[in-house]
Amino acid sequence: MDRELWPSGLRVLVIDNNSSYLSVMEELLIKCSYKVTSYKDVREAMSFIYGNIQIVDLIISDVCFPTEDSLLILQEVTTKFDIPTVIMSSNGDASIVMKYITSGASDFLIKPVRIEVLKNIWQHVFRKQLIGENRSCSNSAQHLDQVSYPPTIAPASTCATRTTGIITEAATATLESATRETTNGTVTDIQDLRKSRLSWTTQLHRQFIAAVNSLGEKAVPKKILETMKVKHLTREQVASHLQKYRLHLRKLNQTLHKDDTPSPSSHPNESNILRTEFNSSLNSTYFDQDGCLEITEYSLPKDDISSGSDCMLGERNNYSPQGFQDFRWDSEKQGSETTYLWNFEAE
DNA sequence: AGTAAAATAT
DNA sequence: GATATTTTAC
Repeated sequence: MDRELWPSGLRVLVIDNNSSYLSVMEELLIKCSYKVTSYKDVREAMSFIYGNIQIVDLIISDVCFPTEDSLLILQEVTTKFDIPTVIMSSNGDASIVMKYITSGASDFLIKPVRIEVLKNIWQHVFRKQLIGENRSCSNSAQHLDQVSYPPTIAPASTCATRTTGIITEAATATLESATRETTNGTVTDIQDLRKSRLSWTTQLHRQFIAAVNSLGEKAVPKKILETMKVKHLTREQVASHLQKYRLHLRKLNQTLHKDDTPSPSSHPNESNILRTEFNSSLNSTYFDQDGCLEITEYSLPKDDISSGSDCMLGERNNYSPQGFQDFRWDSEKQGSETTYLWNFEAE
């Protein structure tokens, strides 16, 4: 694979309580053009992970943790954050390897780790996301070796491959798949939620409603956006959603009028209708319940260059004006979180 | 900012 | 093919 096509900038977190080997690893990883963060102490590493989930793509950890909770940590990381984790050890007994692999490790490396091996670990980041996804198999399977790195757009300077010839079909990859949430059910960061299109999950929608309610009559896209305090959410998206939302309200109102309130309002002035709706069924309840601070970040692939990883084959759809196309969520999510119903505010 | 319609994505 | 979301044009 070409140097240019290398997924450099992959953010790797290394953990090894052996500081000299930690340095070795660090050096090797840097040679592979990864962005490396190293920790000798697992606990520190964990807190780093917790505070920087969004900037860790892959974790490489030695098995020899000070405490014997390596498995737990591994499981926690892999299940909770869905960060691919590679375990390494000088002991390659099948039983041990099996233990880690079955616990969710993406790979098990035998020390000493050769740089050739490290050059390939980036695959785990993508492999993990492709599981269960076959959306564009036929199209992109053949391109898997040059899959793009969703969260970034390659800066022209670093990346030789632009929208020109080479990657016409544009490899599409799913990266994030799980919705990150704070303990209960509140969405904290929809970075994971972002596909090429935003998914208005019920939670996100509630926050939208909350914002609209708190703003009352002044609920305009810009204000709503501010009120929602969701990173990376764009005004357009809010406007679009608002548009749809109002449409829904209108419809709702019509049926209401037909049913029990055939009021003589013959004027097509919608402001009244809307206001009525806002006041009747969408008042402070939601604001109280959900507040408006849950989702703090949302980002589109389009302009997410936040963490600055550079050249990753940032590729766009050839025909799509908006770039990366498919980031689907896990099907499990689909029923509960993702499908919001317009009438849920009447709950 | 708002709306409608067209374009795209799922 | 239907529906949800985004983009575009007024």
